[in-house]
Amino acid sequence: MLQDLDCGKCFVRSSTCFSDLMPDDIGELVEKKISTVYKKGQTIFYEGMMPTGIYCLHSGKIKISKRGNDGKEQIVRFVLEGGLLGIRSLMGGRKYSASATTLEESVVCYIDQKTFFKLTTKYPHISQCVMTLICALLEEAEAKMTSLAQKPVRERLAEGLLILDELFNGEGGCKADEQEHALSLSREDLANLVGTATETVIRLLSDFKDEKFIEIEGRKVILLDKEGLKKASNNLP
Amino acid sequence: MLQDLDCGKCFVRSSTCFSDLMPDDIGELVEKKISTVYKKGQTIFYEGMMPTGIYCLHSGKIKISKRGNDGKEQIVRFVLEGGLLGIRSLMGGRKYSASATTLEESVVCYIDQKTFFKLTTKYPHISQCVMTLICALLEEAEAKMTSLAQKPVRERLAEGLLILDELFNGEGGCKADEQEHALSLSREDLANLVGTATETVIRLLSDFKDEKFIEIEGRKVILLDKEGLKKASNNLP
DNA sequence: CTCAAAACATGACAAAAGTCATTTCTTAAT
DNA sequence: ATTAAGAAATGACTTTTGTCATGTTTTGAG
Repeated sequence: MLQDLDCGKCFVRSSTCFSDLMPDDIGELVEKKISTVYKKGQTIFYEGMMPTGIYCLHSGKIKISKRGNDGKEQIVRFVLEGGLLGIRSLMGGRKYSASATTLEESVVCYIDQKTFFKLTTKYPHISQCVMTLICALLEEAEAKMTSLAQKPVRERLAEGLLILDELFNGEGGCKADEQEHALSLSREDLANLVGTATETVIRLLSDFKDEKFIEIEGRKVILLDKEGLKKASNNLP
Repeated sequence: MLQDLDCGKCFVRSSTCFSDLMPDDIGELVEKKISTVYKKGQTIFYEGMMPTGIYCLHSGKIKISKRGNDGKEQIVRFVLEGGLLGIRSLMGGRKYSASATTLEESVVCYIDQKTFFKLTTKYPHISQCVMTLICALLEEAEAKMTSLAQKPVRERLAEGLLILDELFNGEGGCKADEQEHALSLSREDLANLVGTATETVIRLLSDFKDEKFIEIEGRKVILLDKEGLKKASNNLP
């Protein structure tokens, strides 16, 4: 548990729904928030638990995933630096319908619901901002439903690689690490994202390699030809 | 276009986010809302259009569907009496990402955004209510993603039949018509809901018939053994 | 540095689901 | 009532994808 994170100076906060708070409220946030470091692979909350607050991701990357009836994992989305975790469940007043697991070491700030709702009451723009976030998630979810229902695995994988690249290396991401366009999810995570078997992902990745769309370096997948992938994903234009 | 719908007496309104309005505001609603009758198969709004207000379904049934990149339809959800159409897009400030089409003759009330936002500003509980609705939709969408990604078609179809039955004949629905548990979506709509080919739906339905889970009467599908279907859908318990 | 565990890779095969062609049945309009 | 158009049904066949078995490489703990 970390004690020394100062929300007032927190660069992440300023880019979230919690920007534009008055000093007093920031003070309360500093006091009330509980910051925790999670190692890679640790789970922040589990599907089925009742939320008691929300989590804000200070640094790191997180996957949100559900378990299907046979226990198979389905990755539903990712959360990056500055993202909120568990708002959907808290706002909807329902149990978590998915779990949150770190993909790398992450620092997460917990804000209990009382403190959070006090803020949303005082600052309507927070509710507005959260609403916009959730609307965007729903739109994405519906797009993904359509993909899963209609596209063959090859197209979904190409699409998934591009989305991951955009997410992890694009605008918001930390391009700093100079890894060009490298992704390092396990093949299994990739399969659970795209909705297929691990072996199928492996085979298709090596097809993509043969077609010079990507390069494979151990676990890492490096995108060489995004245009090619885009064609392979069958996404116009 | 209908002129004579009185929101004050509207039974549907009282069960929506618009319950508990003060008389003056109901008066404004009556004045501003535009009610229209749509025949079966007509489209209320199209994917890609910019919303200018919201629609409230006074009576009838509506499907919300997207088109995949190859133009194939994917049904994303249904809206029943009392449901709102197009809030997600309006609240998110984005173009419609899906179209709304009537499954039977329907009466729809249009409320322009100015009037709507005036209400949400005055009555925070409306925003709260809408937020809860959207959170529920997101939860459902994520569950459906998981289904589509992991379940074989047979299980998805069984699940789909049960969901439709619950939706159309269950609690909220108009059981009045005494059709026991009859569904009358076309096989094609069923396929577009479940994410498969029409022929596959037809074959599986006749399997279900052989297994005595359902009865088929022309277009209509009548559920005989919901427990059996539940097992076939592989949904515990 | 070594070694075991985990992740990755590949082949062979089976099962699931899609496509296309054709026939039969409904439905709605005349 | 008649009939043409649209749904539904069915069969034959192909393609896609999953599963299982097995070998190889990577990775992290000690």
